[in-house]
Amino acid sequence: MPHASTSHEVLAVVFQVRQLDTGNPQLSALLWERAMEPQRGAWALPGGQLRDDEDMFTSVRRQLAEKVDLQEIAHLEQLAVFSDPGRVPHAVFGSRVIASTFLGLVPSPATPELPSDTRWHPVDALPPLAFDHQTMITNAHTRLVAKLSYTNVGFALAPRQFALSTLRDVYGAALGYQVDATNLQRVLVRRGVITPTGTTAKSGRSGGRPAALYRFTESRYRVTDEFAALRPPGVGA
Amino acid sequence: MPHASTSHEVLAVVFQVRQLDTGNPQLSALLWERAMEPQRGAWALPGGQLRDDEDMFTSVRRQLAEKVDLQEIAHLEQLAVFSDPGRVPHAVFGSRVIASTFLGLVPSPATPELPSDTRWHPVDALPPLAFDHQTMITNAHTRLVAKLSYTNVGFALAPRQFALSTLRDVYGAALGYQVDATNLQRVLVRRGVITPTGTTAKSGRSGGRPAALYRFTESRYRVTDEFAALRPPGVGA
DNA sequence: TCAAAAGTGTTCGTGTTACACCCATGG
DNA sequence: CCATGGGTGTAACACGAACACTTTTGA
Repeated sequence: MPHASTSHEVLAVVFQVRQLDTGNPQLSALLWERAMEPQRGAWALPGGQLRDDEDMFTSVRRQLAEKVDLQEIAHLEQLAVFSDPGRVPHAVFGSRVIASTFLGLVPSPATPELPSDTRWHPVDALPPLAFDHQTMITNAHTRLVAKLSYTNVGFALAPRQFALSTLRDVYGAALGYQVDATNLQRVLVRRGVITPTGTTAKSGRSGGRPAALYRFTESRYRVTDEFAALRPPGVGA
Repeated sequence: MPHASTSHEVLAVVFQVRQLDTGNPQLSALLWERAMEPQRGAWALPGGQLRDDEDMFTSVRRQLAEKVDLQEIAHLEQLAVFSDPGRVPHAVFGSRVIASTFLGLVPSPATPELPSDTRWHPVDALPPLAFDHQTMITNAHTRLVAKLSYTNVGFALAPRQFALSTLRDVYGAALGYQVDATNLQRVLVRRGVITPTGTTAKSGRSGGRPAALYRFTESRYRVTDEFAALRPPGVGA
């Protein structure tokens, strides 16, 4: 037997769209800096050991609570399991460690208090990451991009109420490319994902027509566009 | 501490489209019958304990090799993790058991030798299932249905060469509803998922035009229709 | 010549993009 | 009244569903 046991950790890739100092919104991930060897100084995903009597969602929530306000996490879903026996040095951890990853989303204007070793990092300018955490973040981002297109997960990144231009920025940052506010509106309204609140925002510093405010119709995860092709007969075009 | 440790098992939902005696093809899952308590007589997914020095894919492959010929498994992917501390009675297993599930696909004409306790069961007429295995199968089926529509996973269920009517039956069984061979052809050819081989099949017992044979262009999993909406600018439609 | 199965052509609806144009506000 | 940003209208297009029609075989 190479080592006595297998232990299990949960790790969360928590994303938020954040305004940089430069003013442009960027999809950012929550990371903490390792103060001890191995990989001292490298940045790591929040999470930790799964306890013997908790399920994984409970565990992620518990461990994230040490970093951010739980109220802020609007969506949490399972991603993949990383089980390479050599993914972390078991000499150090006393056993081989399996990691289950999760995707967590925090709505945009929130600015939770963070511990001193913890910080948000824009996903396209990440610091050196510990172990296989880079792969996990890439994985999570790919999943987020895909799901923005056929589900309503956007609700978990956007403010409660928002102008369409704001939503455009949120989607743009998360997807990594510009989206047209016009079409975004039509797609999401037709699908019933967003609804106008009736109210309008004040117009900005430099004038301009005041924006109508919208909100997400539902704040629970829902698939809105199930079939890319091969729909069952009689279900729309 | 309620129990001393956590152990980990891998379970595979292996699907194949199989001809029933009645002649009509049915999506079926590979199951074995428990000979011991608890849940004696209930049917279970193939799999078992993860060893301390193997990763999960290796483990699934190893454990499936006891049931079917490994050559036959054309696609294997991770599904979800089931981590409810009470999902199996830990009094019996000596610890709490976390399960990672996998989706395995076997191409259609293969008929691997099976151990005596193991059998294929049509998914819409499943026997009583052990523990939370029913949920796992439902989960796997949902995933398969979704992926047939926007990836080329079909290659892992279909024969190497096939007439379009055969493929229609395979897709129909897997999806759970009739699909039109005409449209199936157009969708898959346009996406470059299938290619005509140039050869044709002999026509059947009762006449009829001989069918052109096709094959899947690639035998590696690939996403063919990435965006349901919100494509990056300049990409089609 | 007829039935059976395969394959092709065509129409229609719809979702999505792209872009031009109109509207409302602040200075 | 003009710049700025928000919103609406509309055209083009690609995709897929549905279905009629033609082609090729066996009896």
